[in-house]
Amino acid sequence: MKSSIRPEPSRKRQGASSASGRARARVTLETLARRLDLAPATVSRALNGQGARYRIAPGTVRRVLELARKLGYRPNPLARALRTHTSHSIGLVVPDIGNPFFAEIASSVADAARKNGYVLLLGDSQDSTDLERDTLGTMAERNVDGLVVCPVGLESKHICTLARSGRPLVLADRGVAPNQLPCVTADHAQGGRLAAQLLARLGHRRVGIIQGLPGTLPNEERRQAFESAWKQLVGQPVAVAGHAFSYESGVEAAEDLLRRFPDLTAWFVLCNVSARGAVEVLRRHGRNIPRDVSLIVFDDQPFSELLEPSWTVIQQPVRDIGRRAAERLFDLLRNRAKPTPTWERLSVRLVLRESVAPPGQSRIIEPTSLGTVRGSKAHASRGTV
Amino acid sequence: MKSSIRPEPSRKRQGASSASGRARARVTLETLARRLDLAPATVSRALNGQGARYRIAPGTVRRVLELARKLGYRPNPLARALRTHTSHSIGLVVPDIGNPFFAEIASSVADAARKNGYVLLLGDSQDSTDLERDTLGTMAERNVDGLVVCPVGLESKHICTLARSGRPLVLADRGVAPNQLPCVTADHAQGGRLAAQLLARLGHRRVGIIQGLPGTLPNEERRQAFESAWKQLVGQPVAVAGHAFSYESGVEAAEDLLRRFPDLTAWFVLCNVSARGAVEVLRRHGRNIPRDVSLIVFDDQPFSELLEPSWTVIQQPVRDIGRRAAERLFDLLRNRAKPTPTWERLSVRLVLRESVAPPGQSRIIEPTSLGTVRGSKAHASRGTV
DNA sequence: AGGCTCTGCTCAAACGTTTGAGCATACGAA
DNA sequence: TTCGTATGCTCAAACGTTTGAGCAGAGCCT
Repeated sequence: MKSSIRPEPSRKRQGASSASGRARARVTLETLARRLDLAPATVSRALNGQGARYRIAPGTVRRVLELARKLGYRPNPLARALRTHTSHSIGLVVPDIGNPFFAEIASSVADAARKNGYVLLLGDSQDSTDLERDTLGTMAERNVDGLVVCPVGLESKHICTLARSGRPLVLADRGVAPNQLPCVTADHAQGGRLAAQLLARLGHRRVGIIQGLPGTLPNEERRQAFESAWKQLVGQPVAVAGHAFSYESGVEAAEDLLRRFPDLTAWFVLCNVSARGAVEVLRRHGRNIPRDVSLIVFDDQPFSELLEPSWTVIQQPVRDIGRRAAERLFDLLRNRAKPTPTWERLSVRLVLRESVAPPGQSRIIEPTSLGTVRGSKAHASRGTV
Repeated sequence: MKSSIRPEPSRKRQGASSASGRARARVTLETLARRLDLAPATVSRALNGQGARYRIAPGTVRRVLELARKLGYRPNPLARALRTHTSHSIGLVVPDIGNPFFAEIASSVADAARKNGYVLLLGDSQDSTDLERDTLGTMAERNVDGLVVCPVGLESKHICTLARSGRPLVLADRGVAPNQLPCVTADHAQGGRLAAQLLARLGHRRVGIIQGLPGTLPNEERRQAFESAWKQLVGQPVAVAGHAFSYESGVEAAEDLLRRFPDLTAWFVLCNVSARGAVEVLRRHGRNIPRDVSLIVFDDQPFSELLEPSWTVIQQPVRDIGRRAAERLFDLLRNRAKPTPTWERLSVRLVLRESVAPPGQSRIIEPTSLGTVRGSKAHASRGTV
């Protein structure tokens, strides 16, 4: 028998128990150790399944586990994080959580985090590189084990630095330097090509693009793919307007296009929020969609099919993007994968609805077959208040 | 002069520096203390503005601050949290972050957190009380300093327990036991009354409600207020269908109402997601809105005014709800306020658009004035990808 | 000269873990 | 009997802070 004389580790403070009268003291390793007349080290190893490795008697392990369960012991994640430098938390940084696209990303990442026993720190960069940098710094400082970042996308240095510091980091949606970091996005270029092909087949010749934030990967890939396909298919230039992934930019760009290129028969809008602005402008000017202007929008949203006319869209696999990014992050965290800078491009679909038609016509005549989905019930999903 | 012999605190591990060759060692209180030949305690107090209180020489304080700035010292939040039991983090738990309503709440709470120097832990309860309980437990365990909770709302025990444990907690949107806890919601009842008044004035007599999750505060207040106003104004019963804040529930409820009460001339839909389902069903059945069925929806969303017909809605001050909840939380955290169970009900607005009309008619004739806003441009906001 | 007060710090414990190293005891072998 | 080895733990440091208590020296008063 070993001596059971253990020094009281100084005076145990009783928490607020003297005041409230019933705030039970936190149960820590100490608590368990004392009750079992063991050292905290032993208890720790027993709980962490290190019993075999450190020759803790099986009976002892059992007693520890039992008491832990009985007292409802939960290890203190902060102490653990301090000691081990791993916090069981991941960070997610998005440009705007209020945006349904990123909200959906957040939803799938949150889901993955929970299923893996991690907590999720959320940061909103508000499309500002400075805020993004700050937020990433804060999160690194808090020892997040890894990060999913939907970067603003205009600058990449701070992100590369962070990743090089050894912290697993996966980019989603917008990549910066996607050749250096793991990255999951929609196949923006494919979307651009599909849009161009559709409009070309319908007989359009003079078309315009309402773009988002120039310089960001989604914007450039969508635009360039469209332009290059259009050049090849139709051989005409493409008008471009717009400066941000925002409603206001959509409004201004639409006014701009109407003024400078009133003869365009179709618009390719690279962002669903901008598209709302564009539609508003068209209505205000009494232009009919699709008779006067055909509209095709990048990114589907639940309401797209409810509108009159319903929007023809390039549908991104939003949930999959978030899910894959999270999966890859957790693969990295479990050392199941090396941080290869593989760039996964997930296929998009063209969903054909009412907002496109041949120039001057009010509806599509020929059922097209460009790898296209006919106005489908894409969005069910859960509800709101 | 004091002795400058300080024991090397055992061997300093170099981190990964030997491997990567340039991972600079973390700068801690120790680092500063050594360089300045001071005790960590002194450095700590100097940095925390305790200089006066603990009689640190002003010159010393200055030297400490300077070096800290020069070396870019950032206190380790985990160590601090472990020691002080306060983490400079808050938690936000919502039923569904993918839902634009809660995404907007998250946006405003995230904003407040950042401005106050806090990080935000996000939890998604997926409208499950069990998940909510787990998530809250996890967050408490991580020592979040406070919580904003948009509860599922069917059970309140775990939330009350958590709050009673002394952790500041503010409810938002849906209250559970709102008489015991600080709470910020829209004035659901006012919304219900406004809806009833509008439909009554337009001459409707047989109307129905498509509800959300029964038993939750928003659902009950909206429904009851509508019913009681309706009883007073029209003296007719109100049909009720629906079982969740979801698209599917909206579809089923709409089918249900059409089958059981085909003669209703107006529906009050308590959730915008359900409303999408309801509209789908009406279209499928060839019912015209508003001629066959007038529609009024609780909660405005950016797309509501773009639809054809545009939706008449009860608009909630979503951002304000989130902002106020966060403000109240931070007031609690700063001890600027006692945790009074005050329930703030923020005013809603009736936004009149095309989806309502007198029974059998296609549009409103009489410009009504029920504290009503004429189909306004409510949503600008920032954009998406 | 001795005591008192003030100044400017230092000490060491504490928060709750993890983890490498080491210490008793028991048992089998020589 | 003595050594070697296996068994089953314990010790103590470490993670990076914060904080109550206390100590040494200087200056002043009596």
